Amino acid sequence: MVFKSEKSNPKMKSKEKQRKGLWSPEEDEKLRSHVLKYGHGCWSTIPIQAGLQRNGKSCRLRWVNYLRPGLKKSLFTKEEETILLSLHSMLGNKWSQISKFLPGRTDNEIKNYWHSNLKKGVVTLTQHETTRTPQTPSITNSLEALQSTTERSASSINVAETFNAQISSFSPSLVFSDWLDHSLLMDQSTQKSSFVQNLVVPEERGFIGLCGPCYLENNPLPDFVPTSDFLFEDDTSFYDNFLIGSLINELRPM
DNA sequence: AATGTCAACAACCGCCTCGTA
DNA sequence: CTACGAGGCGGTTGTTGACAT
Repeated sequence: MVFKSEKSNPKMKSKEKQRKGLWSPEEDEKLRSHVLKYGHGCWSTIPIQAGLQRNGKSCRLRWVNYLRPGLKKSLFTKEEETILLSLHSMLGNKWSQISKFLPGRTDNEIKNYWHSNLKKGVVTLTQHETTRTPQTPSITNSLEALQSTTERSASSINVAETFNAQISSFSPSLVFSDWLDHSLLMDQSTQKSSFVQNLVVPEERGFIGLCGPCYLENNPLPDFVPTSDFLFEDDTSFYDNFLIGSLINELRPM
């Protein structure tokens, strides 16, 4: 199989064996089994080790957007659409950041969905605002706690207020990770990360959490996809901390 | 049945950031 | 400080399939 771009791109001369275009099932299987078995320490070496005639970037993209465990293959739900609209109004085209709020969705998928559906204005925020529900106490408490106990910049607080206003339009329990019961959380008391298993939050309690997918190397529990977005670190984004705070407050024993 | 059009989505490209030597 | 490579991100293009004519 020879792709058009392989002929026209002079840069490809030195890498004539590299394939482009759609991935075959065989290639998918090679990449999947290799990454699941050995992880992906260095993407540039993956194609060599896995016996693929692709470049590292292509492998990474294929894994992240298609092969990675935990990805949703279903259509976007109304709730996801609402979240996407709200976040896009705040963050703009920051697809990777938006994807963190939509577990199982990739930035590429979100970007495509935006361009093919929402950009047309079929659904607008205004429409959704008519269905706003009262803000959940947990979210309010989390935000207040966060604001009072941390030294946030003024701009961050403003962003928080905006986000707080926007998030009140969400229905309860709409952002819930499929794999939350196996999520990697940072223990606030010890400041050490630990796997939290078997956490079950009844849907009727309703909360908004964050669980962006992140495949960890040396995963101690290989049958699920943990997340690194719960880490409380200085460089963690405000949104992360805000939502993590909400999440952990909800998960604390009553 | 053949062809054209369009939407959805997969994948590529170029640029940027960050870590490292 | 600089150069370089790897990874990540967002914009864009290419491919495919469904539907209309």
